[in-house]
Amino acid sequence: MIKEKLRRLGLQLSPQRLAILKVLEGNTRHPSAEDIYKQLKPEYPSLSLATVYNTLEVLARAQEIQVIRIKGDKRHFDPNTKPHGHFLCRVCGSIHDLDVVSLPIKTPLNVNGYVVEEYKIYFYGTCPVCREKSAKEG
Amino acid sequence: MIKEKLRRLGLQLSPQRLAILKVLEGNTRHPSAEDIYKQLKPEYPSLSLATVYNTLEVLARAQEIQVIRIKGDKRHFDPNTKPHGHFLCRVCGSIHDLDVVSLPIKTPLNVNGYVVEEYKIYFYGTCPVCREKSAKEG
DNA sequence: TTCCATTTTTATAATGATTATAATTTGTAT
DNA sequence: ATACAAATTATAATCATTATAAAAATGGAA
Repeated sequence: MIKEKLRRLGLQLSPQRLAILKVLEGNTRHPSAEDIYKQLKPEYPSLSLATVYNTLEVLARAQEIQVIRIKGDKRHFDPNTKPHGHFLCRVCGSIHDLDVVSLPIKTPLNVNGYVVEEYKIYFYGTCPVCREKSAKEG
Repeated sequence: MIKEKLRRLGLQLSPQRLAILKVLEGNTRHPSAEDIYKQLKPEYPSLSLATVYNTLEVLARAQEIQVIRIKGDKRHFDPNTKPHGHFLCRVCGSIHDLDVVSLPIKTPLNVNGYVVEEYKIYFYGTCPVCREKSAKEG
């Protein structure tokens, strides 16, 4: 349980942190800090963007979420910490989980003396929805 | 030849562009825009950082270089446009070419309707030099 | 060559996501 | 209740990158 993990790390379960956790839980939309902020602001009017950043930092450090840097200069966050690829649709900008191949990579891995502890795979292209659209229009 | 490619794109071979190309050619150090700027500035005192950015943008668009986003918020550039992985040493911050597995990925590739045109693989860990060092110290 | 239009370069300002700061609030343990 | 520590907040600062506009360089036509 993620709450217990936070406790173990000596972190308090503030309403803000719980709310952010709730947004992230099972979320496959890969929200940015601002996405999360905007989603919660109506319900938590006092919420600060800085708190969202702080919490995401804490969660990432605790390995409870994964940071994705696939789109522009923004960070996106994924509660699924299992290694898996990510796909950016260059047409609509959406980000999706995608595993193209099941990689035979078990970390830590030593390759020519380079010790690999972690890896990320990013795919770029067109998502099914945008592909459908362009097929109909074209 | 990269020069011919630029010509074909209707781009002029200015001294600045040629200098930047020369820095990149065969360079495996994955320099950032600022790295390139600092390296050239003594020889080209009038050179502007904006020109370096412009040229890198032009080269990337022309698919003559590859953009790497593995380290912090900075972009790094690789003249090797063949698909290959990159490794970031979390100790010293150096970036290296690294192919852990020869991926059976040929683009374009259709996976569940997602059309993959391009992909990037980033590895994170400790490079051989830093590993040696910590072994001696530890 | 000279002139003109276009491209490129340059210095600088603007942008925008993220981080730092400092004051205030909240939580916890005694 | 009190005091100490942690978290939140508003805001300022940072820093890589992009935009802007003026100046310089280039290339082609006359």
